[in-house]
Amino acid sequence: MKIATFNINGIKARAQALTDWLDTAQPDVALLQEIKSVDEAFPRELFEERGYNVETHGQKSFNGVAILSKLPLEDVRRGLPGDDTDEQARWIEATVVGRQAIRLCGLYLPNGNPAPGPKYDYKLAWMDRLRARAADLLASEEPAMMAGDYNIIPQPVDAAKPEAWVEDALFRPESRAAFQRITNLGFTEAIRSRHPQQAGLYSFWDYQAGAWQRNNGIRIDHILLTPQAADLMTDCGIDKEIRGFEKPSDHVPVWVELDL
DNA sequence: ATGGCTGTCCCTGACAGA
Repeated sequence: MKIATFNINGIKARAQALTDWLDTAQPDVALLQEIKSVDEAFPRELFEERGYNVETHGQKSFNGVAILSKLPLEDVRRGLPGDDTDEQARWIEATVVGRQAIRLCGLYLPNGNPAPGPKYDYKLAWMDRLRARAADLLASEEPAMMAGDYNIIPQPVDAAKPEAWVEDALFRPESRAAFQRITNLGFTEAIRSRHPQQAGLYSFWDYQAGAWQRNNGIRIDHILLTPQAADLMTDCGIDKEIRGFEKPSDHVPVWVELDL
Protein backbone atom coordinates (compact mmCIF):
# COMPACT_ATOMS: atom_id res chain seq x y z
CA MET A 1 0.00 0.00 0.00
CA LYS A 2 1.43 3.33 -1.09
CA ILE A 3 0.64 6.25 1.20
CA ALA A 4 1.71 9.78 0.32
CA THR A 5 1.61 13.22 1.90
CA PHE A 6 1.40 16.34 -0.28
CA ASN A 7 0.98 20.01 0.60
CA ILE A 8 -0.87 21.15 -2.52
CA ASN A 9 -1.04 24.91 -1.71
CA GLY A 10 -4.65 25.43 -2.79
CA ILE A 11 -6.97 22.89 -4.41
CA LYS A 12 -8.43 25.37 -6.90
CA ALA A 13 -5.03 26.23 -8.31
CA ARG A 14 -3.73 22.66 -8.07
CA ALA A 15 -6.57 20.53 -9.48
CA GLN A 16 -4.66 19.75 -12.69
CA ALA A 17 -1.22 19.17 -11.17
CA LEU A 18 -2.71 17.06 -8.38
CA THR A 19 -4.78 14.79 -10.63
CA ASP A 20 -1.84 14.42 -13.03
CA TRP A 21 0.33 13.26 -10.13
CA LEU A 22 -2.36 10.89 -8.81
CA ASP A 23 -2.75 9.31 -12.26
CA THR A 24 1.00 8.75 -12.51
CA ALA A 25 2.02 7.91 -8.95
CA GLN A 26 -1.14 5.93 -8.16
CA PRO A 27 -1.01 6.23 -4.37
CA ASP A 28 -3.57 4.18 -2.47
CA VAL A 29 -3.86 7.00 0.04
CA ALA A 30 -2.99 10.69 -0.27
CA LEU A 31 -2.91 12.95 2.78
CA LEU A 32 -3.31 16.52 1.54
CA GLN A 33 -2.52 19.81 3.26
CA GLU A 34 -3.35 23.43 2.52
CA ILE A 35 -6.46 22.67 0.50
CA LYS A 36 -7.44 26.32 1.24
CA SER A 37 -11.08 25.43 0.77
CA VAL A 38 -14.21 24.85 2.77
CA ASP A 39 -15.54 21.29 2.66
CA GLU A 40 -18.47 22.20 0.35
CA ALA A 41 -16.17 23.72 -2.27
CA PHE A 42 -13.70 20.82 -2.38
CA PRO A 43 -13.96 19.17 -5.85
CA ARG A 44 -14.45 15.67 -4.46
CA GLU A 45 -15.79 14.35 -7.77
CA LEU A 46 -12.32 14.78 -9.30
CA PHE A 47 -11.12 12.08 -6.92
CA GLU A 48 -14.23 9.97 -6.62
CA GLU A 49 -14.17 9.40 -10.37
CA ARG A 50 -10.64 8.03 -9.88
CA GLY A 51 -11.83 5.59 -7.23
CA TYR A 52 -10.92 7.54 -4.11
CA ASN A 53 -13.00 8.00 -1.00
CA VAL A 54 -12.71 11.61 0.14
CA GLU A 55 -12.71 13.09 3.64
CA THR A 56 -11.97 16.76 4.24
CA HIS A 57 -11.43 19.12 7.13
CA GLY A 58 -11.54 22.46 5.40
CA GLN A 59 -11.39 26.13 6.25
CA LYS A 60 -11.98 29.24 4.20
CA SER A 61 -8.88 30.64 2.46
CA PHE A 62 -6.26 29.07 4.70
CA ASN A 63 -5.05 25.71 5.97
CA GLY A 64 -7.35 22.71 5.45
CA VAL A 65 -6.47 19.02 5.23
CA ALA A 66 -7.95 16.05 3.41
CA ILE A 67 -7.57 12.30 2.94
CA LEU A 68 -8.06 10.50 -0.37
CA SER A 69 -8.18 6.72 -0.10
CA LYS A 70 -8.93 3.89 -2.49
CA LEU A 71 -9.92 1.78 0.52
CA PRO A 72 -12.77 2.83 2.82
CA LEU A 73 -11.96 5.28 5.61
CA GLU A 74 -13.29 4.43 9.04
CA ASP A 75 -13.58 6.38 12.30
CA VAL A 76 -12.67 9.74 10.75
CA ARG A 77 -11.75 12.45 13.29
CA ARG A 78 -11.12 16.09 12.60
CA GLY A 79 -9.02 18.52 14.62
CA LEU A 80 -6.02 17.90 16.87
CA PRO A 81 -7.20 17.13 20.41
CA GLY A 82 -6.20 19.30 23.34
CA ASP A 83 -7.66 22.75 22.62
CA ASP A 84 -11.36 23.19 21.87
CA THR A 85 -10.80 26.88 21.05
CA ASP A 86 -8.41 26.10 18.17
CA GLU A 87 -10.34 26.79 14.96
CA GLN A 88 -7.55 26.17 12.47
CA ALA A 89 -8.09 23.11 10.25
CA ARG A 90 -4.74 21.32 10.50
CA TRP A 91 -5.46 17.72 11.50
CA ILE A 92 -7.49 14.79 10.19
CA GLU A 93 -7.17 11.10 10.97
CA ALA A 94 -8.84 7.89 9.90
CA THR A 95 -8.36 4.15 9.84
CA VAL A 96 -7.69 2.27 6.61
CA VAL A 97 -8.04 -1.49 6.56
CA GLY A 98 -5.80 -3.46 4.24
CA ARG A 99 -4.57 -6.89 5.26
CA GLN A 100 -4.42 -5.21 8.63
CA ALA A 101 -5.59 -1.85 9.88
CA ILE A 102 -3.49 1.30 10.09
CA ARG A 103 -4.36 4.63 11.70
CA LEU A 104 -3.45 7.50 9.36
CA CYS A 105 -3.05 11.06 10.63
CA GLY A 106 -2.63 13.98 8.20
CA LEU A 107 -1.26 17.19 9.65
CA TYR A 108 -0.38 20.73 8.69
CA LEU A 109 1.82 22.05 11.47
CA PRO A 110 1.80 25.83 11.98
CA ASN A 111 4.54 27.80 10.23
CA GLY A 112 5.27 29.90 13.33
CA ASN A 113 6.86 32.94 11.72
CA PRO A 114 7.65 35.55 12.79
CA ALA A 115 9.57 34.12 15.72
CA PRO A 116 9.51 34.97 18.49
CA GLY A 117 5.88 36.07 18.75
CA PRO A 118 2.33 34.81 19.14
CA LYS A 119 2.47 32.71 15.96
CA TYR A 120 5.58 30.98 17.22
CA ASP A 121 3.92 30.39 20.60
CA TYR A 122 0.98 28.82 18.76
CA LYS A 123 3.34 26.54 16.83
CA LEU A 124 5.06 25.28 19.96
CA ALA A 125 1.75 24.83 21.80
CA TRP A 126 0.42 22.89 18.82
CA MET A 127 3.49 20.66 18.94
CA ASP A 128 2.80 19.95 22.63
CA ARG A 129 -0.66 18.73 21.66
CA LEU A 130 0.84 16.74 18.79
CA ARG A 131 3.21 15.02 21.22
CA ALA A 132 0.29 14.00 23.40
CA ARG A 133 -1.57 12.49 20.43
CA ALA A 134 1.66 10.83 19.28
CA ALA A 135 2.13 9.20 22.70
CA ASP A 136 -1.40 7.83 22.55
CA LEU A 137 -0.76 6.36 19.10
CA LEU A 138 2.37 4.62 20.36
CA ALA A 139 0.52 3.31 23.40
CA SER A 140 -1.96 1.58 21.10
CA GLU A 141 0.93 -0.60 19.87
CA GLU A 142 -0.72 -0.75 16.46
CA PRO A 143 0.41 0.40 13.01
CA ALA A 144 -0.04 4.17 12.76
CA MET A 145 1.52 7.10 10.96
CA MET A 146 1.55 10.86 11.29
CA ALA A 147 2.36 12.45 7.97
CA GLY A 148 2.23 15.93 6.60
CA ASP A 149 3.80 19.35 6.38
CA TYR A 150 5.60 19.63 9.73
CA ASN A 151 7.16 23.01 8.90
CA ILE A 152 10.29 21.73 10.63
CA ILE A 153 13.79 21.41 9.16
CA PRO A 154 15.05 18.64 11.45
CA GLN A 155 18.80 18.97 10.85
CA PRO A 156 21.26 21.21 8.93
CA VAL A 157 21.55 18.47 6.29
CA ASP A 158 17.86 19.04 5.53
CA ALA A 159 18.49 22.48 4.04
CA ALA A 160 20.61 23.56 1.09
CA LYS A 161 21.53 26.72 3.01
CA PRO A 162 21.03 26.01 6.71
CA GLU A 163 22.69 29.29 7.67
CA ALA A 164 19.81 31.17 6.04
CA TRP A 165 17.29 29.56 8.42
CA VAL A 166 18.86 29.97 11.86
CA GLU A 167 16.40 32.66 12.97
CA ASP A 168 13.43 31.05 11.24
CA ALA A 169 10.58 29.28 13.03
CA LEU A 170 11.21 26.21 10.85
CA PHE A 171 14.74 25.75 12.16
CA ARG A 172 14.98 27.46 15.55
CA PRO A 173 16.27 25.27 18.38
CA GLU A 174 12.90 25.13 20.18
CA SER A 175 11.17 23.92 17.00
CA ARG A 176 13.74 21.26 16.27
CA ALA A 177 13.80 20.12 19.90
CA ALA A 178 10.01 19.80 19.93
CA PHE A 179 10.15 17.68 16.78
CA GLN A 180 12.92 15.54 18.24
CA ARG A 181 10.95 15.03 21.46
CA ILE A 182 8.15 13.57 19.36
CA THR A 183 10.32 11.30 17.22
CA ASN A 184 12.25 10.21 20.33
CA LEU A 185 9.06 8.76 21.75
CA GLY A 186 9.69 5.91 19.33
CA PHE A 187 8.74 6.97 15.81
CA THR A 188 10.66 6.17 12.65
CA GLU A 189 11.02 9.14 10.31
CA ALA A 190 10.73 7.31 7.00
CA ILE A 191 13.02 9.21 4.64
CA ARG A 192 15.85 9.80 7.11
CA SER A 193 15.74 6.23 8.38
CA ARG A 194 16.31 4.98 4.85
CA HIS A 195 18.96 7.57 3.95
CA PRO A 196 20.69 8.37 7.27
CA GLN A 197 23.35 10.80 6.05
CA GLN A 198 22.26 11.77 2.55
CA ALA A 199 22.23 15.49 1.80
CA GLY A 200 20.06 17.09 -0.86
CA LEU A 201 16.77 15.44 0.09
CA TYR A 202 14.21 18.24 -0.05
CA SER A 203 10.42 18.51 -0.16
CA PHE A 204 9.97 22.28 -0.58
CA TRP A 205 11.45 24.91 -2.86
CA ASP A 206 10.30 28.50 -2.55
CA TYR A 207 8.61 30.11 -5.55
CA GLN A 208 10.99 33.05 -5.18
CA ALA A 209 14.54 33.63 -6.24
CA GLY A 210 14.77 30.64 -8.56
CA ALA A 211 14.94 28.30 -5.57
CA TRP A 212 14.00 25.24 -7.65
CA GLN A 213 16.44 26.01 -10.45
CA ARG A 214 19.22 26.48 -7.88
CA ASN A 215 18.07 23.48 -5.83
CA ASN A 216 17.79 25.74 -2.81
CA GLY A 217 15.37 23.46 -0.98
CA ILE A 218 14.42 22.33 2.49
CA ARG A 219 12.97 19.08 3.83
CA ILE A 220 9.92 19.89 5.95
CA ASP A 221 7.35 17.26 4.92
CA HIS A 222 7.74 14.12 6.99
CA ILE A 223 6.25 10.68 7.60
CA LEU A 224 6.50 9.35 11.16
CA LEU A 225 5.77 5.67 11.71
CA THR A 226 5.04 3.77 14.90
CA PRO A 227 7.26 0.67 15.34
CA GLN A 228 4.41 -1.54 14.15
CA ALA A 229 4.11 0.54 10.96
CA ALA A 230 7.87 0.90 10.47
CA ASP A 231 8.13 -2.90 10.42
CA LEU A 232 5.87 -2.88 7.37
CA MET A 233 7.82 -0.28 5.35
CA THR A 234 9.33 -1.67 2.17
CA ASP A 235 10.20 1.59 0.42
CA CYS A 236 9.85 5.38 0.59
CA GLY A 237 10.63 8.34 -1.59
CA ILE A 238 10.12 11.94 -2.64
CA ASP A 239 8.47 12.77 -5.99
CA LYS A 240 10.65 15.81 -6.56
CA GLU A 241 10.37 15.93 -10.35
CA ILE A 242 6.85 17.35 -10.27
CA ARG A 243 8.23 20.57 -8.75
CA GLY A 244 9.44 21.34 -12.27
CA PHE A 245 6.09 20.69 -13.96
CA GLU A 246 3.43 23.20 -15.00
CA LYS A 247 1.89 25.31 -12.20
CA PRO A 248 3.39 23.31 -9.34
CA SER A 249 2.87 23.49 -5.61
CA ASP A 250 5.94 24.72 -3.74
CA HIS A 251 5.94 21.33 -1.94
CA VAL A 252 6.28 17.86 -3.50
CA PRO A 253 4.83 14.51 -2.38
CA VAL A 254 6.62 12.27 0.09
CA TRP A 255 5.51 8.63 0.22
CA VAL A 256 5.98 5.26 1.85
CA GLU A 257 5.19 1.77 0.63
CA LEU A 258 3.85 -0.46 3.39
CA ASP A 259 3.35 -4.22 3.25
CA LEU A 260 -0.28 -4.30 4.28
C1' DA B 1 25.28 41.69 -6.02
C1' DT B 2 20.53 42.08 -5.83
C1' DG B 3 15.97 40.80 -6.14
C1' DG B 4 13.29 37.82 -7.54
C1' DC B 5 6.48 34.40 -5.98
C1' DT B 6 1.97 32.42 -5.43
C1' DG B 7 -2.79 31.75 -3.66
C1' DT B 8 -6.96 33.46 -1.50
C1' DC B 9 -10.86 36.70 -1.12
C1' DC B 10 -18.39 39.32 -1.32
C1' DC B 11 -10.93 40.95 -4.89
C1' DT B 12 -7.51 44.37 -7.28
C1' DG B 13 -4.33 45.16 -2.32
C1' DA B 14 -3.65 42.82 2.09
C1' DC B 15 -2.32 38.83 4.24
C1' DA B 16 -0.21 34.34 4.64
C1' DG B 17 3.07 31.22 3.50
C1' DA B 18 8.24 29.28 4.31
